[in-house]
Amino acid sequence: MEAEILARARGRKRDEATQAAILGAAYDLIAAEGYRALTMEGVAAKSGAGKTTIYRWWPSKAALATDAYVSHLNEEAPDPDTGSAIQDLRIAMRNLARSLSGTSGQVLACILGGGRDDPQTLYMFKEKIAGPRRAFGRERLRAGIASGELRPDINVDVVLDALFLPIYVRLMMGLGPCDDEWVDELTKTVLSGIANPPSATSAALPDVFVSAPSTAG
Amino acid sequence: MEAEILARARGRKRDEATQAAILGAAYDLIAAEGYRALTMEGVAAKSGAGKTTIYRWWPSKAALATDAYVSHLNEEAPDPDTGSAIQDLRIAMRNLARSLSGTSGQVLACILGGGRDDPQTLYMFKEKIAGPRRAFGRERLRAGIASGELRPDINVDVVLDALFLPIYVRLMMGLGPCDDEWVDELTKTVLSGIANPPSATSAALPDVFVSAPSTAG
Amino acid sequence: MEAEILARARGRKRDEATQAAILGAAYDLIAAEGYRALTMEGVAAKSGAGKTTIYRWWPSKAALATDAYVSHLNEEAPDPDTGSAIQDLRIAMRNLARSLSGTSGQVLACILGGGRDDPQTLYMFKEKIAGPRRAFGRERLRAGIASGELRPDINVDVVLDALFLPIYVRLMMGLGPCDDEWVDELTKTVLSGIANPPSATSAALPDVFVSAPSTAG
Amino acid sequence: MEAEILARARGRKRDEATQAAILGAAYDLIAAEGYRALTMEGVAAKSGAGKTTIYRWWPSKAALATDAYVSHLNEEAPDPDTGSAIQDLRIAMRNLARSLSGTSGQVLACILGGGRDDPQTLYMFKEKIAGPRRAFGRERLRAGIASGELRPDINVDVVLDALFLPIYVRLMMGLGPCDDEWVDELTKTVLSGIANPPSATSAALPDVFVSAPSTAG
DNA sequence: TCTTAAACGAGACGGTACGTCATGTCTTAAA
DNA sequence: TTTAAGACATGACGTACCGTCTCGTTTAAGA
Repeated sequence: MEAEILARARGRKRDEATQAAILGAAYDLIAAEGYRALTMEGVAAKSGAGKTTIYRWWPSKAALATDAYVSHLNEEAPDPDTGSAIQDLRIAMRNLARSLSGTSGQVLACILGGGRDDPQTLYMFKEKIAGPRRAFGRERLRAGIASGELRPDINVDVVLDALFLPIYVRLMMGLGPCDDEWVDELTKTVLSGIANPPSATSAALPDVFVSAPSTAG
Repeated sequence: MEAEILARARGRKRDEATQAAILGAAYDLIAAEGYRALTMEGVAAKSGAGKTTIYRWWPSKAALATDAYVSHLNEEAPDPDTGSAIQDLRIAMRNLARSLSGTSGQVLACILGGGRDDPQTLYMFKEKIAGPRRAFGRERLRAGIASGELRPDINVDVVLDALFLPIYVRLMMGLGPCDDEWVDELTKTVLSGIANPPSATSAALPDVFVSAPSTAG
Repeated sequence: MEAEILARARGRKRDEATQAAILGAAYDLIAAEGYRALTMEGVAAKSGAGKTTIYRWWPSKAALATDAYVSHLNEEAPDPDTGSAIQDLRIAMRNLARSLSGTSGQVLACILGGGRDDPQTLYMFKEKIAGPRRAFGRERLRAGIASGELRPDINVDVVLDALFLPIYVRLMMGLGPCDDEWVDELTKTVLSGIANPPSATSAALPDVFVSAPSTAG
Repeated sequence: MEAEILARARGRKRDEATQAAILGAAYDLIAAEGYRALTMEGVAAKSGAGKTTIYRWWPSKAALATDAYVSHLNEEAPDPDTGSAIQDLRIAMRNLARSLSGTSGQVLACILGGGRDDPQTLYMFKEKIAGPRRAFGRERLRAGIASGELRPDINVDVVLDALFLPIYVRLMMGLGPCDDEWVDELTKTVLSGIANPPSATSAALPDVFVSAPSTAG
């Protein structure tokens, strides 16, 4: 064990300033002209780093772009903890929408859009961006169920889909602003449901989902 | 005017077979290996056409891909009409998810992702794909409110966001399958809400949304 | 046959001006700073051509350099034809030495030296530079034998080695100038031999070559 | 002085085994795949040394290669002395050809070719390789003249050129093998000359060399 | 029929970026 | 103070596509 630690310590250390310059250059290029303008060559030139150095630490453009995005989230908003799962989720959604509405949101949109067909980009998105938020949301939803604030029969993952995914697509497709008002409406909708009269328990609903066929598409 | 028509009529006519071969090759390339694999060079080689010919008729890769997609569209599933707004929406969502889950859905996803910056691509998406479905959904939601099946105080557009947008993003980001099971869960979630105990009216909820601040992000 | 000719005629034709620009740039680079300074990148930049174009016509740096050298031999001296094989060979050797003594000789030296370990360079040298001269020399030697000017028992290829190879190595290793005087001395030496008294026929010599062992080296 | 000795003695001592490993690796790489395959990176990897260490002791690839060659030299074959100048020269040529035909000859050829522009390499060649052989040959030629075995009017240096230079260039350019048979043919050619009938004295020849002009080249 | 203009295949061309490799310098921790 | 490890800026490598541009052929309408 000690041997491994010692072995690891050999050689010149990673130059933090260079890494920062690379990430900064990458971020600027995306922000200025979109994901298509993000070239390894350009990043190398703008940052003053060698291409080798970039490839040493980021295996792909996707990895670099994702890291550039993540590293520029001006200190991530702290996970809310109001004691109410509903409030926490709403705040988390607002935070997400806000962070996506600024420059860094444009950057993210470029990354996701430009790298739509790049498996690595998607992986990085799931892992580094969506993942943490979902983990937080999942934890809060479970806490809400435990505290009796939320119904015990909800499908946690699907609730997370209903709450968070519209934010991403609205941003990416330019379908409208993700302001607090819209986020609150979305939260309220998913919270209260739309059926009238609101069912006392979910047990009353399932029969609706028995026989309906879907027509071919 | 007649002169122009005459002038236009001179010379060799556009070769329909060639156009079909080009669109077919483009579609196949996207379907087989994604939007990245769609290269003008590749389409020319696969279709037997010259690059000049492709550029003569399609100004960009996005235009070519869009045409390739449209030319391969199966006829749409008919709008459902079961008498129940909830059922109709569920069927419409299933239909959407199905049509996006096949090959042509993959092609569409690639196009949308790849052409995110292209206003024409987005316009086509809003007009041709999302628009009609939203119009149908809006109509059905209003009918459901009128019939008493749905609560009168819902925000129709936000409900449509909660119902349809997760489908698009799930498909485009490859976050998971859009099978009937997941669609039903989503429908049920939005229908019933998640709060416990389910509120009798939405009037009971708004106070939850008064004081909660969002932390900076 | 006609079909083949027609097939060949398809497509845009090779741009002679571009080829000339490329060869000129390559020649200049070698002449200015040696073979090491000859980079495909540099040639592309200096000539204004794309790298693709260079690689389309020359598979390697060696091929390009050789062609650049060959194309810059200001009109090759015509093959001499004085009626005497000895005179013709002497003139050919003088011509070779002269052409190797000028700038183009420096270029050749760079090519041969710099590409010494490159099989392609050697192949190009044999094929395009040494080959034609040897072919001429071989033909003249045979004519001299036929006319009785030269002895019938000489080994033509070895005579060519003795006459031409010293010129190349003297140039490449910088062992001394290849002026007319030296060339004439060399010619005279090979012509007359060095043995005393000159043997009437080669038949008198072979016994010298029977028993002598070589010591290990 | 003692202080200096002490100062010098400070720190880790130069590792002889490392130096040997470096030279061995360099030699092997040249022998295996030619001078091109000799990379500082490769030597470092193969020898287990750090690049810094190599650069500390050898300023250039040429220096390293030269050292690698010299350190692997077999002891030279002894100068022959049969009493016949012709035999001695023939044996010396065979010895040279043999020593250049082995692995170390390939290494030398690579070094010479690769380092053509390097004055030090050429100096080493002239001093260490060609020089001694020429000195020996010159001495023997003069002895042959004195003994009446060779004609008194020969140009000693040019004869040495005709005898030895083809061997070097044949090896370096890969124009063919330098086996005993070819060496003997070369010796015989220079010995006997090629003119027919063999001139009784060189005095009969010079007039051939009076008027012949060389055409421009 | 003959002309003429457009569409077409082929493919050469100037570029941009790719991802890899070797160079020679520098920095670190161990020996 | 030397060493092995290895990070670093530099710059060339050879390849893949881009979008533009000639070429000569093919087709079909108008003269």
